[in-house]
Amino acid sequence: MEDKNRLLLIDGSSVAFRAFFALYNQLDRFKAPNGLHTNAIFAFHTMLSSLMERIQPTHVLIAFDAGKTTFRTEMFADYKGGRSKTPDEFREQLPFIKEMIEKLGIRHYELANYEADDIIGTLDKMAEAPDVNFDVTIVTGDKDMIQLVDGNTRVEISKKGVAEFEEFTPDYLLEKMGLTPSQFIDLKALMGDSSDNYPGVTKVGEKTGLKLLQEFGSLENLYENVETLKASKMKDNLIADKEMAFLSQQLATINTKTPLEIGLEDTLLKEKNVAELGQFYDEMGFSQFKSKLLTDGGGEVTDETVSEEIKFEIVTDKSSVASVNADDFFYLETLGENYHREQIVAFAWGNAEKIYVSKNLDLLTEMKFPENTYDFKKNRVLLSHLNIELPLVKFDAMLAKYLISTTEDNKISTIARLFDVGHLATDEEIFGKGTKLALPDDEILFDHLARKIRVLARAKEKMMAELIENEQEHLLSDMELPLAEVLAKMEITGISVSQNTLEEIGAENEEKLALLTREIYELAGEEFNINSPKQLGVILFEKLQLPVGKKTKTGYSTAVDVLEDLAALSPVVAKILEYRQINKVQSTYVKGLIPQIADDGKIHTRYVQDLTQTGRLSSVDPNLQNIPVRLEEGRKIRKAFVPSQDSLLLSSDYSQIELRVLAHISADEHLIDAFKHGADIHTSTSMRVFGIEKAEDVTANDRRNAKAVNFGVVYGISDFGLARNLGITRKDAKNYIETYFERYPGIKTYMENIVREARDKGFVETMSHRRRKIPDINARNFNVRGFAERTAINSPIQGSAADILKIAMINLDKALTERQSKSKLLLQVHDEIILDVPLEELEEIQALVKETMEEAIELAVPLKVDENTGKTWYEAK
DNA sequence: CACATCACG
DNA sequence: ACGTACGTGATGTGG
Repeated sequence: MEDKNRLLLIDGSSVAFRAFFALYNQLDRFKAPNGLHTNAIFAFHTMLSSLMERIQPTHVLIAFDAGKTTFRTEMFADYKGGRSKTPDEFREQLPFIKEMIEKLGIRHYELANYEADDIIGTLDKMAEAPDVNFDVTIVTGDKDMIQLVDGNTRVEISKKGVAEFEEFTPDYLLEKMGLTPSQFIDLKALMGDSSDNYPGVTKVGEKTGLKLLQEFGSLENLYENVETLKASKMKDNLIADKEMAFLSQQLATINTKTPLEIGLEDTLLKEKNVAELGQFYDEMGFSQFKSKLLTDGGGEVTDETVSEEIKFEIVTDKSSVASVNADDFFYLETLGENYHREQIVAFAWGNAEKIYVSKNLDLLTEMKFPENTYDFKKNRVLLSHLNIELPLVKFDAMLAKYLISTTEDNKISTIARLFDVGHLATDEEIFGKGTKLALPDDEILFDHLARKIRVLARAKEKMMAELIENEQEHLLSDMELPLAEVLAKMEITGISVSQNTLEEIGAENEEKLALLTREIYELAGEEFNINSPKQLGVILFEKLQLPVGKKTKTGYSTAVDVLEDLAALSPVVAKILEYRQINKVQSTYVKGLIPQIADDGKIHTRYVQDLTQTGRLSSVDPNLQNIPVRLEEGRKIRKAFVPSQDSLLLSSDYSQIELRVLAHISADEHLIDAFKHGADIHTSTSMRVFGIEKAEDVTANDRRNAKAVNFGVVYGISDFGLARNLGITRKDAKNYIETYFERYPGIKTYMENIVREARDKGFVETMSHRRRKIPDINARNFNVRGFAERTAINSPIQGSAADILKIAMINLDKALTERQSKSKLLLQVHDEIILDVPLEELEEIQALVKETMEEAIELAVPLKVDENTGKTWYEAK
């Protein structure tokens, strides 16, 4: 099995075309020094490398179309007619793609009168001969080749960008479309192909075609039995277009007997020509490919041409640490991610010219820390373990990069690339990952650290310039940086969790699960893994024959909403739902949390401050922002979260903060009025939208519907989404939305304006100038564009709400410090903060928290905070 | 390592 | 015609 030959066949013409469009928006950025466009060459190279890496083929052939006329144009003159001219920018790149392929040691081939498909189909058949029996992967940009899939052959179709492919196997084809590979040809015969410009049968599209094939199996059988169809327009069309259907069938069929001048032996992968390839990359201006080529063992070229030299001083004693320049950067390295449990393995400081590195942690005690760093919060926590209190810095490159753009990650290697300050290896390249994570030799470690310092030092001014340009300097200095300090404090404090309580809940759950498991096996008539959606699907939809509702990409969906619809049909379904619920609590919150309790009896989460697209925080390792609350079964977990001795937990949350923010930024007078009058907002919406005069006349159902509409508004409403959520028709949902916009015209205007703004500027902003890029806002694909529009609507709302809570936390921390209060911030859950408050301070602090939160910012509507206290988190709600 | 599922705001 | 509500993280399965 291991030494089996693997053949990779690529439709060079269509993949190159896809590559061209994958980086079409970067057309101007990808230019060779001589002015040649290189976006397609670059993307093709990237696609090819990742395919080679993933598939590890022994044999490769890239086929190209030879010219406009083929045996198909002889059969049908209009074949591929009416296509718009291929762009010049693309055509000029094709010869270079072929040249590059040769230098990579890969064979390419084209043959007059035949298309790339035919070359590939023929080689595929050759490779399936019993005496050779290759595994074949075909990569292409369009669907025509799906007909070739079989046990030995899978077809991957480029979907998006340079890395996403949809993989077709016989099973997948059957799953997705209900077709065999040969039926796929017949489907195209019936529906035609608009891009290849043959028509098939009039008025028959994919839906009808699929239906007919499901009924008759094949085109031939359909026409043998065409008279049995009941009289209809479709029947008339089928009969009238019979000839075209069979011609289309011939056009769609790939010729697997093409008279090739090459054989399988010619596709054997050869060594790449490093010297010529290096020269080619230079000509194209592909410096990254060049350096990768050389580092991957290219041969004779020395390191100097690859990367810049760097000098640094290894410090072992305390002589130089007390006089560090304030303008320098410093950086602490750890091996793992969880800095609560990690040790500092090395550190570095300096500027773009002079850099120092060390492994001697004793030096840190004497160190005068400079004012620039990367990930202040991590550094603060790490140093706190050495009893060093790191003063707040003035600049944090990680946070700065996050504010400038959330589209990419904020690693230093990414900063190096984006701000064009030289190449930096990723941490993964230096330290490995997973089980292979390890420290390299000091030489490599220090070199890497020194390079990080240099990148940071060089990028700082560019980043500052961009922050100023974006009006974001305050966002860094007055929001994210002070917040980092507050979050560090919260993480270090941690929250006490009673292991006993968790274990008691766990024991109860185990009993319930054991009983439910027995009952489920009994009702199902056999034992199976209830946790496997695949096995569960077989039991429910095959053995018990329950009606199939939704499907997922891999099989039957067994998600809650599907199962709830089935509960009435079989008693086992309710038991499965109950099992799922308890098992979730047990695995994630009992078994998951217990090992997270540290020796101090507390859980110390980490807040990720540079991740979300909107400005929210996230919480990891463990996530304390998704502790169950909605269902009683899970809510009990909160009984394990407790305050310190003689304290209570105080939970303070903003009421309807997102709708209040929406009222403010949209300036809709009716929504503002409602909040000013302290109305129940869903009742108020209900009255306006459904035309109800008196609040008493709003039924629970009216309010529920209005609540769903309000949610929808915040998310960037669509009739489809609202209909699905409320279980009403799309038409009714559409009506609701129209009425809503009539009654709240300011909201409608906001939505139109923000989408236009996203189109004009390419990004949207929160009240504090936090930005989110919306690159897909002009996408031609309806879905992609729709998603981008909803994002444009939602992000300023969710993001401004996040900004407000961040401000409140900073102000509150300051107020607590000034009062020398013993109360402590413990957790943040998006619109809520949880504090540990000593009993004697309760009254004072409760008032302080409420006031600080409500006055964090002045909006056109009041902010409202609800508070609860308790001896556990369960009670404080 | 991708996917499905389900926990939160 | 297209087929989704916005933002997250952890777990278990199965290739």
